[in-house]
Order: sequence, then C-alpha cells, then structure tokens
Amino acid sequence: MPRPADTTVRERLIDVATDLLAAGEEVTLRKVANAADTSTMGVYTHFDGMPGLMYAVRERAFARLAAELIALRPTTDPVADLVSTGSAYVFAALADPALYRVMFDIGRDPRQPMSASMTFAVLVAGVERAQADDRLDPKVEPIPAATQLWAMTHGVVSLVLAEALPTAALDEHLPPMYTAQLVAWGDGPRRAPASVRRGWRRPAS
Amino acid sequence: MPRPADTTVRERLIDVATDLLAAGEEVTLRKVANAADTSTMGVYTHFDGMPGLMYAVRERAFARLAAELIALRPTTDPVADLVSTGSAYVFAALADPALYRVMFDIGRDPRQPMSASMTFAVLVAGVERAQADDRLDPKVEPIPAATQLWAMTHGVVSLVLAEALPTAALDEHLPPMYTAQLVAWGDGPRRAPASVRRGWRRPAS
DNA sequence: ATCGTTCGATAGCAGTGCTATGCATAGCAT
DNA sequence: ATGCTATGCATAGCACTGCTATCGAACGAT
Repeated sequence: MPRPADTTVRERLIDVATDLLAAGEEVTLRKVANAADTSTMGVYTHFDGMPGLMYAVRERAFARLAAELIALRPTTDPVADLVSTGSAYVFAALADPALYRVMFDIGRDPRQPMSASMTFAVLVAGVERAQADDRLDPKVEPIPAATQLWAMTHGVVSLVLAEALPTAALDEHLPPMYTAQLVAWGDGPRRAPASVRRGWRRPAS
Repeated sequence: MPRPADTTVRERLIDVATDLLAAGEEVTLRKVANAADTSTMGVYTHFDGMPGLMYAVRERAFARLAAELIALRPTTDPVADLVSTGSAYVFAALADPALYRVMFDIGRDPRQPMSASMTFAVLVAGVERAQADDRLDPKVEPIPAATQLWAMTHGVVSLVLAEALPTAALDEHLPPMYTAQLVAWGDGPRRAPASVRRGWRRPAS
C-alpha cells in the first residue's frame, strides 16, 4: 500500500488557521501552509481546498464550544444553570470574535458541522432538566425553547461583534430577555428568576 | 475649477454591487467596474477602494430598509404595529440574504452607517407609540426595549441565513419570543397580544 | 481661447486560491 | 532484502483579486 498521510499535518493546519483568526490576521493559503511547515498542497490533500479547511475550523470550534458548555456542572438550580450556559456561550464568543464570526459564516458551503448540533443539544438538555425539576412548564417543548434561547443569545452577540451594539449590551439587555422568556415558560409564579437578575458574568468553570 | 466627477458613476457602482449581491454573485472590483460602464479607477475616485464601496452599499441598504419600515402606516393597535415592523424587517432580510449578510459584515471597517440608526429609530418610535397608547408599561425604556426586539429578530434571521435554523423557524419561534417580551412589558394583563399569535406573514404594505 | 485641475482609462504590481507536474517515500509482495 | 506501486507533498505556473502609478482628456474659471 502507498504512503500514509501525515495526520499531524491536518491538525497543524487547523491549529494554525484557528490561531491566525485569534490573532486577528487574515487566513490565507500560503500563510497557513508556511506556519504549518508544509506546502500549499497540504491544504488540498487533507482538505478540499481552502473552504474545506475553514469548514474543519468551524467544526472544531463548535466542538470546543460544546465541550466548554458541558464542562459546566449542573447545580441544584437548573434555571440558573440555563443562564450560566448562556453566559459561558457569550464569554466564548467574546474571547475570540473572529472565530465566532467564522463559525456562522457559511461562505458557499451550506454544510453545518455535526458539532454545531452538539452545542445545541446542551441547551436542549438544560431545558429538559429544568422541566424535570418542575421549574418550567412541562408543556414547553425543549427543542423550540432551546432554539429561542440560542437565537436571543446569538442575536445580541452577533450585533455586538458587528459593532452595532456596545459590549455593555450583553450585560444590559440579555438578562431581561432571558427573564421574560423564562417567565413565559412558567418560571414566574413559582419564584423569581433571581439568577438572571444577578447579571451576566463570566462562568465559574 | 476642475472637471466635476460624474456623480451618476457613483450611484451606478452602488447599484451594480447591490445587484450582484442580489444575484448571488461575487462582488469583484473588475466585475463591478465593467457592469457600471467605467474602469476600476472609478471605485477609487468615488470611494476609498473596495471597502469604501461596500460601506456605501451597506449605507444604502440600511436606508432602504428604514424607508420600508417607515412606509408601514400605523394602525389603531400600536403593539400589532410593532410586530408588523418586525415582520417587514424579516421579509426584507429574506428577500435579499446576501445583502443582509453584507449589512452586518464589517470586514475591517468598524464604521456603522448613519442609516443603521435610522432603521433602529423606527423601532424606538414604535415602542414609544405603544406606551403613549397605554399598551406598554411606561417604565419600560424605549431604547433598551427596541434593542431587545432588534436582537431577537436579528438573531433568528441571522441563524436562518447561516443555515443553522430552517426558514420555518421564523414563523415558529419569533412570534412566541415577541409575545414573551411584550407580556413582560405590560401587554399581558390588559389584553392578549393576538396580533402576534396570528403568525408571521408578509406585511401588507 | 487658454490654462489648470481633476476624472478616469491603461498597465503593471504583489498577492490570492487552485491545478498540473514531478519526485521522494512508505508499504507490500516476492 | 529488493523491487514495485501508489500516495503525500514540493514546485511552478495559471487566472484572478485589489490596488497604485501614470498619463491623456474633459471640463470650469479666467
């Protein structure tokens, strides 16, 4: 059989591309190849050209994000956990804005990485936990509910990254949006979602 | 005085760039210049290169969007009008997805067109009208409220355009998000926001 | 009519992603 | 151990990108 591909090259290419994004530099074919100590052809043997590399970057970015969200251990307050998850999501996005933009920038490649669904699944599980604890109305469907939380969060984050809203908008506007939605899902009469009112800060772990 | 710039060229360049986006084609310097019946230099006399042209495109896109939203005449139900404005916003975004993406894609140009504030101002005015009619809690601050509506709408639209949500999400998820937020602002006890529950359809005018 | 100034067309620059071409290398059969 | 073969990868060149230097030409003021 023929010579096997040096699998480390593939990882290095994704690493370098991700690092370039984090550094705010442009991700270009030759720059990536050089920094990964290979030639431009590496991008074509391991990926389907530049779009393929960017897809791999998105895939890994979503996977990392999902891992970060899962790393948050559930507490005894599943509604507060839901907010913590959102907080961690926001924190990750702001920690690497260029990467976050790439994650949602399907150029001409409409594929969505499997890992994106993983990230989403964390939200769904969070809603289901809150329902199991009788904190949210059991008639609320978890998937649509998670979708709405995701859309709200992504909406504010996206506008902030687009310079359309100041960074402070995350602290000022996202909590009341969560509050309104959680109340609509039954967290109102039972007890006030104080967790949300406490503000929007970096997650503990 | 010297020779005056042919101001029609400037408009034609913006036209052509916008049309290319609507056609789903890539906007390239030579393509734009050719289609506008001028040379590549036109982009540099009338704009600050390609970024300048794209900024002008965004500026006009926001202005057109603001005009469309203003064209919606207020009815006797200001809360329903708020929803209609959102509906028109969504419709405009879906009518030209590539243009909408460009509107919020600040490449390395952090400037935000004045016309973006115009669009936003329509939302603020809508909230104020609802308060004047005693339909929303007067303690709600219009600017933050409008920001939240904008973020929710943009969030869902953005995820749909990123292929992260199906188009149907606009009909299924945006209305309940509006409902929850409007209820939180006082539209609950008084009367049900039936306007929202009616669904998410194309605005009349 | 003349002049001066600015527009805008032409050509060339470095850089982009991509492909065609070789060549060295790693695995297998012998 | 030794060929053979199929594959990874480097090189060079392609058409294309945005941009700038140059220069002719058109217009307004005088």
